[in-house]
Amino acid sequence: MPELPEVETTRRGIEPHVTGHSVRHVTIRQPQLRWPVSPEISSLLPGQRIDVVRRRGKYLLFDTQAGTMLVHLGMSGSLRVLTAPTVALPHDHVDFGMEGGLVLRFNDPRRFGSILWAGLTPQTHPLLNSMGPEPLSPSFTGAYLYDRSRSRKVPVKHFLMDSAVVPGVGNIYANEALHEAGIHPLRAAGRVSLARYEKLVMAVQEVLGKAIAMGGTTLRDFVGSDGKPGYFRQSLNVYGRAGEPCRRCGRPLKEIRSGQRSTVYCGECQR
DNA sequence: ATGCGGACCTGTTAGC
DNA sequence: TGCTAACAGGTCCGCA
Repeated sequence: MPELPEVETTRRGIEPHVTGHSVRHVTIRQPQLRWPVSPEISSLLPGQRIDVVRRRGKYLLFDTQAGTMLVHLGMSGSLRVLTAPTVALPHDHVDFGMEGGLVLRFNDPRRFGSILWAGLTPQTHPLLNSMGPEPLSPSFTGAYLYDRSRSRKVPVKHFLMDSAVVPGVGNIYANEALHEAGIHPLRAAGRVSLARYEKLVMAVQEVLGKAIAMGGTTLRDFVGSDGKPGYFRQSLNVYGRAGEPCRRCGRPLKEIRSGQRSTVYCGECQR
């Protein structure tokens, strides 16, 4: 699912429709998500005005005066804005009925997503308090990655996908950024130079930024808040292109499994 | 502290 | 054509 660009695409799509509006009612058809939907979503949220919709890593944060709701889209989740009443389809687990009649609908076939209440200090919530810096923020630098990776033996791809290091970089964009930066995905994180980490940071920011501009990547079923897919898939250079020619050197891209995740790279361009 | 594998759940696709 | 296994955008947790 949703990596950071898809979550940001969702945030941008729903934000103008919910900011400043109150939640009128919440309908929970299936409370069993990754964790049970927090009871406060039913007891505290109705009547509250959404002051702002923020994003931290892959979490969406809905701030109200009573506290903050966290929404994670997991592998297959989506949040859509419905302007007209619609019959609930399978996997339409939660509806947020807004003042004015608009409905925010959470759909998630695999139910790896979550909807949790984080209280008034969401930054201290266990799921958020050990997250690394936002990848698109100024504090995400080559020096930061270099410092944090010393003595780390995990493959640099795993390191980059660790939300305690930097949140939001999932399997697709880790593959893409490492190719862009010319770094072999299996190289030990602690054996990547400062200069190459600086290159990696630029690659991550470029890939994420372009993907956001194109509405994210739809492989199978991601849709934005308007129900439309993202168009970054056509810009992917390695993910899903195993065996096809590297766009830089022309040699066939290799695919391996690393940590049960599909890893695609160019044996020539990435060292 | 770090690293690894399993767990959660459903739907689609590849292979026999 | 039909059944089964593998795989899919995430990431937490327990154990070594």
